[in-house]
Amino acid sequence: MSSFSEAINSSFKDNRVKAMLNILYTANWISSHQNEFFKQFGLSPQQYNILRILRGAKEPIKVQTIKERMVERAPNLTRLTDKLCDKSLIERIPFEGDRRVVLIGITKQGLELLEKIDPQSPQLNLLKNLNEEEANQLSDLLDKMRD
Amino acid sequence: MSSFSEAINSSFKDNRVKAMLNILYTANWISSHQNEFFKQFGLSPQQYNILRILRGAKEPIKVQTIKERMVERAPNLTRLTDKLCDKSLIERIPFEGDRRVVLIGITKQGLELLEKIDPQSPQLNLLKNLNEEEANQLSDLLDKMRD
DNA sequence: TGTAAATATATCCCTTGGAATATAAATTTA
DNA sequence: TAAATTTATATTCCAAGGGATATATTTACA
Repeated sequence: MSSFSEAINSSFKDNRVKAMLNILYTANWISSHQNEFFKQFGLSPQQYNILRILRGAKEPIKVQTIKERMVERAPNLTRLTDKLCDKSLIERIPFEGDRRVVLIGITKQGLELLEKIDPQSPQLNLLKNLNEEEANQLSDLLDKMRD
Repeated sequence: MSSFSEAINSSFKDNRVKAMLNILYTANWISSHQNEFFKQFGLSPQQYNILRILRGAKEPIKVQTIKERMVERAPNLTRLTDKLCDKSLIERIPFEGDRRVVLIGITKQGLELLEKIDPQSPQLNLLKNLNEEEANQLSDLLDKMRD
């Protein structure tokens, strides 16, 4: 099943409706592949995303900052971080100066897990059928759409 | 916050990764808008999708057929159809000839609800910033990507 | 014919999403 | 400075979604 139009086996009112359904369908397709991939490491894509953000940050950052940098909305980050704490992949650090704030840092174990995942991550390149220019074009169209 | 690149406030390894994240981000954006829209009618986007499929089919169809025509994968259609049955929007009809099969048909109430939604549905056009050609281009890129 | 394989749907468990509320601390303002 | 407002995170509840597995029925084939 290659073309989305064939897939849902119906005609579309117009190209915009078709494109919108196609985005949802494609996102679903990506999610499935990602879930499948991360299952072997005991992570969800969201949890992986958090670990990546923390590694990128180089230092412990606020929950609020994580929220801003996440790809998907995560209304209850507390629960997600709980899971990662349980696995000792991250740690909570009280913030001196503003005692409402909790800093989150990635642990040695968290970094090690990421290093184990890194070499496999090319499997996550689900856009290998597109060249750089096409990928760029795709991004631009999505940006324009949400403007 | 208009551009996705700004939104997650980081640089990307390459355009493909950026595009993939952008698709997920955009799908999330669409879902949020859809959920918001359908809430007033007491439906989820998936439930609406099912009702639309049933209206389009003109006659009761197999659960299996619904599954094939849905935009998103729905592993437990049973639960979804349960909800719609509870609201009397659809009905289950045993299929003579193969007792494993259950036919699903849309009820008068289901059709009436759709007719109530129809005039509002332009609000679901989240691609108004794209012209027909751009929408078409977007779809083509997504199709190519999944090929 | 009898047993294995395939098919259609249902059930179960666990994660996630979203909203509402709570709690605590910091900031503003009167 | 005391009270009100805002901010940051946590907690709780409920509905929805995905995956694995179960159950029932039918089909295929030895």
